[in-house]
Amino acid sequence: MSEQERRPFVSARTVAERAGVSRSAVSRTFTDGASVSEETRRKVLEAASELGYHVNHLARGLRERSNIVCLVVADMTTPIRARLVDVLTRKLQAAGKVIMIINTGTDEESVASALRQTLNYRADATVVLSGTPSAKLIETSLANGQQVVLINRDDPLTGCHNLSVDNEMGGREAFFLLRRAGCKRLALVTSTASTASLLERERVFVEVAKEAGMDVTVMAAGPTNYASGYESARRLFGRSDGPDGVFCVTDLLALGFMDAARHEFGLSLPGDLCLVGFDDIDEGDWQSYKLTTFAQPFAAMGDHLVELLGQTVPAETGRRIFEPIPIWRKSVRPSAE
Amino acid sequence: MSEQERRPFVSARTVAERAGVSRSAVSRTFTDGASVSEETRRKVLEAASELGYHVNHLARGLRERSNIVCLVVADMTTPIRARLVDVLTRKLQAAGKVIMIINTGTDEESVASALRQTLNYRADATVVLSGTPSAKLIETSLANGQQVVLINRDDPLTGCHNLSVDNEMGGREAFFLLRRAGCKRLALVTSTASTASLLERERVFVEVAKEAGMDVTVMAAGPTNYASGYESARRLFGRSDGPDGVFCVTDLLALGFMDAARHEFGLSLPGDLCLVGFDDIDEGDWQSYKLTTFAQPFAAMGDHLVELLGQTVPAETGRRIFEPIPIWRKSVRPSAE
DNA sequence: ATGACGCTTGCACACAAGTGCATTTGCATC
DNA sequence: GATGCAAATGCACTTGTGTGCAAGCGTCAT
Repeated sequence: MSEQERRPFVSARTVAERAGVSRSAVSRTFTDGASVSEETRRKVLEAASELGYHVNHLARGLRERSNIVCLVVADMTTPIRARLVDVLTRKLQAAGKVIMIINTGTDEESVASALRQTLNYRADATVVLSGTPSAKLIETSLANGQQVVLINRDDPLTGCHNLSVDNEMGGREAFFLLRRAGCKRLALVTSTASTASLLERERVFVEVAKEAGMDVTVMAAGPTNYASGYESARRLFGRSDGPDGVFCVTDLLALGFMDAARHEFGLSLPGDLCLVGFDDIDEGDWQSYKLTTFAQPFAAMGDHLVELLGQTVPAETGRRIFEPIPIWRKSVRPSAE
Repeated sequence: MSEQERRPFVSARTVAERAGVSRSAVSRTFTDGASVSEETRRKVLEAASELGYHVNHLARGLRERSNIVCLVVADMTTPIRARLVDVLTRKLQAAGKVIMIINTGTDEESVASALRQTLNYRADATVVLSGTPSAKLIETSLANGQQVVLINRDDPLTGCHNLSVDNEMGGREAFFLLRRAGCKRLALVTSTASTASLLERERVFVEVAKEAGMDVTVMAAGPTNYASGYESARRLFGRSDGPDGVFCVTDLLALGFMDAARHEFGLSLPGDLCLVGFDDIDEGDWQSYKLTTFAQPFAAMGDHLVELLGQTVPAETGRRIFEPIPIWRKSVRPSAE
């Protein structure tokens, strides 16, 4: 007992001995299309079931692809991230992949160590949902035959696939929503985490507003969360002339913003203030909020991801843009024509 | 090109050839405490870095433990689940484990197939956060030397560790909170998903109330989510005498309940209605809610989990109960002595 | 009866690591 | 310079698979 310690995982050899056949027979029994007689197949399956045998995919992964896909993610508790992880894991599993998750920080060193682990486990592909790996790390992954997919990371990196929601369209449409609602004093609320996605939404919103001859006050009070949105509203409405039309680059920011506007300043929506978010998290549909926003088409992105990984010959890399879907609720006045 | 297809993962042999040493030397370089001269170590590291070599943990896992821990979970998008997954992945990673996630349904067949996959990948341990595996499946896992840990699944299954929040205390304290607030007409809101945890909270709450001579209306309108809480409130306040003290077995239910009470029936909290939740999700602290609730001590549970898995000799199995932490906010009147 | 053909089956090798054991090397001491 | 000792190194075996190759066996047609 003290000698064998703990290696009780039953292997194909044990099954073979019990079934009175060769180990090859066991292997073939569990391989589709291999040549085994009905008789030995039966014996093998019986012995396997008695012993509780399960094929060792680690060993199998030594020869062929491992079927492991690594998800690198930070801020998993954020509703939008949780949903993305949920959708992707479901779709990947359905496609026969196994998901290894690496919960990391967004700083470069954390991502780097995550990438290295991905290689240690011979993952077929790495999907990065947060943070941005260095170009060198990606090169190493590619050199090892691994696919790299970035989701909603707009940084231009060669050699990897890039799935992203159309942030440009988001920023533009958000502006038009507010203008159609007749808003005069615009503000944009973002976070101090300068993600490329968020920056893009901000850039386009401000740009389009400027083209239309309108100024935009930009506010960033902290990380991308409820509290920062709340604080942004306090600062904006603490001034003499607060905005009457606001685009929060994230729903979470928007909900915090809305709560502060209502509870601290007694504003009502969409009367005194029109508010647009981005992401379409569940909470935005709650009765206390009913936030008008844009949904990220995660299902479509997941399908595309599966398609990419399914190809034996790696597809051409590049960007693939997905249109956000406008979700009309009650935080913006209907068009005041 | 068509012949070698894609197996470009660089192995120790390639590194050895490049460095002009034996493969053993490479292996030893990456093994702590192995005997290698400074000279060859340098050569190996240099070659490894040039080729982008990473030790294959799959192959390593053939001989010793794989260091893989499987997380079986459903409803990942639920805030409380997302946080649990987040905490556990962080703690396990910090302890050198690698996390494989299986996003499954709660039905027995889904869980069974998840458990099988766990075995396929020789995970050292399986941690079940949702659903309940059959006793037979658990037996197979144990027979294969795998540890099984159930979290917040109160079902009595032998051979596996059981970490759980103290639901009994939750139900009891919830009642006392409401009684101290002077509530007369009690109700309990739960879901139609009869999880052992939820049933336990319900059972104790009703029992303690009965001992104190108070009746409890029990309401379950659907799955454990916001919408069910909302619907429960509509039904309860649609009657002649709605409750003035409610325990929702989940924060998500509580938030939906609160929104309906306020927006559909114009009730104010804690004046007309006292409300207690359970879980302490972030949303409960938002300005629109400020829900009084009980926090699940996930950090402590994670620490204990790591401790369990760290032991070379599997610890004695059994239940370990963690006390929930009362979170005072504004949905319950302060004690009316 | 014999050869052809097809289905099974086992051997042996490959995959990528770690490690016990024996051998070689290097260095210091007598 | 020979001897002793420790450090370094390489061989070969181990882990659990999948599979090419060749041998074995049975059936059928000539």
